[in-house]
Amino acid sequence: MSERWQPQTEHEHAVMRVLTSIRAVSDAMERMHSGMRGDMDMNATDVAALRLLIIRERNGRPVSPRDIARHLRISTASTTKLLDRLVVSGHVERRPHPSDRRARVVVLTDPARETFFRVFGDRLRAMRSMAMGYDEAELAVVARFLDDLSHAMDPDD
Amino acid sequence: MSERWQPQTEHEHAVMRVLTSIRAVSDAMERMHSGMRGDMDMNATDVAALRLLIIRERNGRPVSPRDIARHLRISTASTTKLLDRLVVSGHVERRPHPSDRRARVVVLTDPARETFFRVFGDRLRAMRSMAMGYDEAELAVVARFLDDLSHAMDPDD
DNA sequence: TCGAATCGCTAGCTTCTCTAGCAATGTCTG
DNA sequence: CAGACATTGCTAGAGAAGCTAGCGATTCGA
Repeated sequence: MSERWQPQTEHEHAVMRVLTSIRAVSDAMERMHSGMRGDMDMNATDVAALRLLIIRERNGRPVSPRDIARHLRISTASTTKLLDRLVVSGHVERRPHPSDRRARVVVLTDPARETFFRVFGDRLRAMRSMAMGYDEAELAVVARFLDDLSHAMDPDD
Repeated sequence: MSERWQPQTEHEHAVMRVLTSIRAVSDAMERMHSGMRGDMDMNATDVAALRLLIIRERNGRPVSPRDIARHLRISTASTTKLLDRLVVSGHVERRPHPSDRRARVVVLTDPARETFFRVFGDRLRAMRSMAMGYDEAELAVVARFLDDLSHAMDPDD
């Protein structure tokens, strides 16, 4: 994870251990997502799009095809085909945008939500019960660290 | 991140905040990796393969084509072509396996390592200096949490 | 008001992954 | 020790999915 940096102090060793753990998490996430792909019989970007929709829905924010293109860093043309696939498979629907008649709003169907949580419910529950084993003070530190980590990894938020 | 689970106690709220932060990290990682893809002008799996090689190399463990196939969950045929690409682009070399004459060992070239750290050095340094802001006790908690998280996300280790 | 920008789409091409099957090598069993 | 079976990495050919270029419709801004 680092170039030629070698930890000297005990504190630096602790930093390196954390970086190693981050790498492990990165790996586990990748495997979880590709497992998702296998379980739901979809390709990687389609699953990533579904994840975006699930997350945005929780926040109550609408998702346009362009949002998906930007988030997944694929072209709008590819996004059109992606949505075609998800519409055909019954995971999403294209709705007219309420105020902009050029735009669309992409919404999840009930079966898609169901399938998603059926497939990932186990993992989510495992993560939740794992976190339950930490007290509030510890969780606060972890949450703060994770938010800092997000910003360090993705400067353009 | 959860189905119909709603936090009741203050402790459960803290758990939910952590799960939200995990989601943010997941997102940031995905964006970092796809940024990697753009910066190094490679596709997603090729970059993932390179990351695997970098990590395994640090641990001193050799990587076979089959390891790559298993890790990325792609077929061995796709792996052969993947390696063809990486060999042509000068990122890896195929070496004979020392004891199994059917097998190969895939090794990184110097230029590949160089390019990798040139492109991601910034992010790595940002992550390191971010972690430096936490004391040893906090880092210990975070590291333990992250390791637990890895296991919760990836049951088959 | 009118030109420029944005939105989502189509067409055609390229790239990447998959299935099926191969020879070579290694491992297990009777 | 011999023969059956498994494993490794490869090739060929088909199919899936991404990209660029360009379109009509709509909206924004000078």
